[in-house]
Amino acid sequence: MASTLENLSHRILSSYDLLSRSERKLADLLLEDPDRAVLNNAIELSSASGVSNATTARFFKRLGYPSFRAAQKLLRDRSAAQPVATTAHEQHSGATLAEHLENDVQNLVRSIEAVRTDDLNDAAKSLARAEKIWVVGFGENYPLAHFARALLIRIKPDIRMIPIGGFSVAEEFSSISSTDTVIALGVGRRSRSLRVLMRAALSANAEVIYITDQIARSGADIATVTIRCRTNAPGIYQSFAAPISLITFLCSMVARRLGESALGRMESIEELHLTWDDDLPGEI
Amino acid sequence: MASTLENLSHRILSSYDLLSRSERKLADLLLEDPDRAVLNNAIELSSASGVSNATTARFFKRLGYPSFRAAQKLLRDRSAAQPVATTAHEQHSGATLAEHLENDVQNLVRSIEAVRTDDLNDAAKSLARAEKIWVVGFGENYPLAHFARALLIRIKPDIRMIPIGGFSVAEEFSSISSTDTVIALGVGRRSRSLRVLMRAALSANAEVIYITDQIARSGADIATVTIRCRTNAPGIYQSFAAPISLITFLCSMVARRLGESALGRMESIEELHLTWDDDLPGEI
DNA sequence: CATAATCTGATCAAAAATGAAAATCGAACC
DNA sequence: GGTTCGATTTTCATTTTTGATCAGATTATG
Repeated sequence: MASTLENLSHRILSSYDLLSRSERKLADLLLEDPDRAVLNNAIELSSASGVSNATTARFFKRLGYPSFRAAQKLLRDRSAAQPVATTAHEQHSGATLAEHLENDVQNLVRSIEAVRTDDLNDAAKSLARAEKIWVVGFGENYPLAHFARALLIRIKPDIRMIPIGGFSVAEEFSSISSTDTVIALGVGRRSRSLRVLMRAALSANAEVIYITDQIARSGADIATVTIRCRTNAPGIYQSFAAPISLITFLCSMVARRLGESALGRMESIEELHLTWDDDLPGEI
Repeated sequence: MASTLENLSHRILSSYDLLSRSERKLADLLLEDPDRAVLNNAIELSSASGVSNATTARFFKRLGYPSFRAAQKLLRDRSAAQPVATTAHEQHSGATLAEHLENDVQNLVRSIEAVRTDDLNDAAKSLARAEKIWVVGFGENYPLAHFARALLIRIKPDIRMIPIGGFSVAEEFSSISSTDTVIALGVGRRSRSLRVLMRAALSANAEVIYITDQIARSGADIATVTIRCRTNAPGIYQSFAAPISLITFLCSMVARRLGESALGRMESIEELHLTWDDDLPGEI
């Protein structure tokens, strides 16, 4: 029913296969940054995506709008009425793929805009020189912790996870020392245990890198470095795209710092994989 | 430097944006099933992808091969000498934060552009009605599997992970039945175990949802539904933003299908959390 | 209300893409 | 070696896409 009311991203996605090459350039630009459609004028859109003015006009027509101007008007009206609808009943009725995409792109962009490169550098430095790294994540943060550990273990030898099944948190963690660094994952629900561990780490003079969402407070009493991610999502789940992306970037900074030693480690892991003959390149 | 040595899928991906519409049809066909490039002749490729003969010839030229025939010969030779481990050395140049962001946004957008809504629907339907769900991910895919399971367990009661520490894969998996659905995570390195499990699942008449990258083949013999994610990244790690995002979306589709029962489950989980008093909303 | 900027819609020419068909190639067979 | 046949490559005409331009309509701005 709402076919005329559909989002711009919707329309683009649903007719993506029909688009020609230059139209795809526009499509990609607008999917990556939907705001442009209302913030920029036709000329800016054209030059930003490297197509001619005429193509931009034709593009919006092909998407089913009467004209670019009409499209812009529609979109402006829509974006005014948007936030209301999204919060009300849309909440658990679920978003479309296009909305999901738009949302996650925003999370990524906003998160990374907001992060201070200095913080990342400090974090990377700390991780690179740490003797042991502790990755801590309870509840919904556990998968995130798992992910971070999987990245780090490829470039450093001693990465410990908390909590780890069957072992006592306290006893494991008691061996933390001032040469260690803790990555504390605190997105969404922040457990008391997390706070306790962060405190304990700090008072053992270890460094703490706290990865959290925007609602958490920060400060030197909480963590050495705090990195915030945006995790807004329309559905019942939080969006983990931004934390995942930032963690990956952080880890690759660490790898870069480690240089040769990280590479060596990765290569020997690669060799082990090949030895076990457990992979089938390209095929399945 | 090794750009001429890359395999077909790599070539296709690296010039994907330059391809015209019909060329993309070919590209998609070959990405889904790279074997066709050596098993089929030009005429078959053309008709399978619905383009003319001439276009197929030009397509291989545009990819940098001297001709279709030459390409086929190269690919045949290559497939014997395939195990040329993914050039792990030239890559560690390291990107800036901005480049990283740009890259991940692209991965996200392009992945979602390419995904077929029908596939997602089928996958969600299958997951919603499954009696048990098996989440399978080896190696680098293990964290991804972990993540998927964490989402699903909040809306359905019986989600099993493979591999799970300390238990025999075979014995665990033997209880799979035709009312089950498997989520197979095969991004990057695809292990033999994964393939074996997918086969076993299919032959037990369970449904298999295969989440992989663009370089994998697909088809009914491999999986019931295949969902491809773009995972390009400049550094030493793959980008998991797109798979994470798609998995999240898929799970929220499932939740939507389950409706009341999923909500009920989430609420009782919430209550349990509160009972344990292990969370500190907003503060830490 | 006047002016400037922007958009529309049309038209044209150049460039690119495409399919049909002709020319060429290459291997199998005599 | 020569021939034949099927597959590939190239050619060529057609269609589609693209960008450029321009006159008139619309909208923003002072």
